Amino acid sequence: MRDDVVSGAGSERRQGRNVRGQGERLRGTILAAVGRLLGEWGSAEKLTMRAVAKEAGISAPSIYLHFPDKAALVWAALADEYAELARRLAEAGASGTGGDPRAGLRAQAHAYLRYAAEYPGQYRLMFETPQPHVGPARITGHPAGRVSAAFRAAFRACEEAGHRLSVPLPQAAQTLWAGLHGLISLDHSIFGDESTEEMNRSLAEGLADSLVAPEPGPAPAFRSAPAGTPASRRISQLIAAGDEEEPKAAPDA
Amino acid sequence: MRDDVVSGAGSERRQGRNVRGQGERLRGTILAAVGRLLGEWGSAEKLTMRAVAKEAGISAPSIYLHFPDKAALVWAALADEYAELARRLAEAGASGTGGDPRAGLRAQAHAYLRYAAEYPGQYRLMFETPQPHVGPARITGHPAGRVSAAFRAAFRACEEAGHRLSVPLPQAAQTLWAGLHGLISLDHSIFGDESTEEMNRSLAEGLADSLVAPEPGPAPAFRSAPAGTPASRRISQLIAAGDEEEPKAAPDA
DNA sequence: TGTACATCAGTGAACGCGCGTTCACTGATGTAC
DNA sequence: TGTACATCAGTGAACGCGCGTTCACTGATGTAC
Repeated sequence: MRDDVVSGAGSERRQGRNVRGQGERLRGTILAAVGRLLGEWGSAEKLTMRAVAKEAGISAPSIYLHFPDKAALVWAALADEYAELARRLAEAGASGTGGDPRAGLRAQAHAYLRYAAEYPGQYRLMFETPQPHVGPARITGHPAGRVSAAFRAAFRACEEAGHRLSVPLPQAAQTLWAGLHGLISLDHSIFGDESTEEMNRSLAEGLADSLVAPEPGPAPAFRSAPAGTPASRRISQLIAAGDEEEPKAAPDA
Repeated sequence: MRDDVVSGAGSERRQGRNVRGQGERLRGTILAAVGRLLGEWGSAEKLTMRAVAKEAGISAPSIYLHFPDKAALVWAALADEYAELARRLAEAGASGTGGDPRAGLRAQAHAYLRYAAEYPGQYRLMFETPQPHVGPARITGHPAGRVSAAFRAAFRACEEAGHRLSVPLPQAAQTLWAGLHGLISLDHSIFGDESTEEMNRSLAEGLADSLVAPEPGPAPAFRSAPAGTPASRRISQLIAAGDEEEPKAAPDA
């Protein structure tokens, strides 16, 4: 029976306990096991403490030596994922610097879709599950704020290159984010396998292109929402809350 | 104890069993109880057979006299909801006929957001939960197809009034749907109460307006994606699958 | 250099709970003779 | 017109399961004297 656990489904294949003082290493082993389990499609529901323990090659109570409860374990695993997604978005967005900023925006949209396709379990937990609000309670401190900021940075690059946006900048970023997330979420709930990656890529490109004018120039060719209404200004402030304290947000330094 | 159930939380307050031959009436009572439970925020997870029974004022095994299992019960409740949402969208879209078709599109977007706000539990189950695929397996026969068709009809009205779309019609409809859904879904998962209805309305309007040119006319002022590429044509066909058999889809009769 | 003790890393068994579902039953009502 | 029986509508108790979590324990390793 113990044999079963050691040589079983866990890819980690631990051999015995850590030596004294190295107990913290098991924490990493556990988080890696969570990552592997979430990597399998739809595994967000099957993420039980027993399953994590089995995948890590340990017993279930051992998890409680490193995490106070399940919520803390999940949150620890997700915090890294938000950061990883934001990193990929920033990287993709930077591909447009110097060249066509609209291409950078498209690359960013593709990167978002690719992340969701590569890590469906993680994505489901990050954006399709009501957060138990362990960790910071306010969105201002939420790690997903980095995701939002990455989109804003790409739109800012477009604007600075002279491209007009069809809505104010923070609104454009939020709209693109919601659109991409909506595509993924609808796939997960009702479309299933009938949707294709190619299809979503085209939809995402069309959305990004609809938000940014193709030619640089001062004339607002296709502007709809007036930027100056009090309501829209308030909305922009809400969305962009916390923008100042982010690393990317100081281009005027 | 029986007293407790009869006079308890259930708003239905049944008094005794149905007379012979009227057993089918309990079916409606049960579905109404499901509806009330889903109407409460976040109740999608708390939708247990025992909770439904309590709300309906009956015992849990009685449900099995009318539904083979829980999946069938949920599906029966949802089928009506998809239809109701589609009905509201069609109604809102029709408000633009004769006048400004872009206003009809905006009204439709508002109606979608309003439905999600009014019936959060239903919405979560309809569009944010992987379907157990009881009922028809293919999206072609999925009741959500009516939702998609309603959006296409509103865009068609815009196009017929001479407004240019920034992407091909089925793609525009899918993009708007995904965007609206994304706004709602992000609220449910990470934004919580920090988002406001007014904010989402503005975002939805901006998105709809970004997809449809403001002035009727032949010149594509802000067109990005070429409509004629083989890939985009194939995508359009996929999205619009089943369009012919829908009641709204025969304007050339 | 030996030894009693503290600490660390981890385990097996079990608890209590809520879930979907099943089973044997009750009592009212219709029907055949 | 009575009566035995079938059917209908519904119930209380319980089953088996998986879950998060707790508890008492084991055995190796370091440390004080």
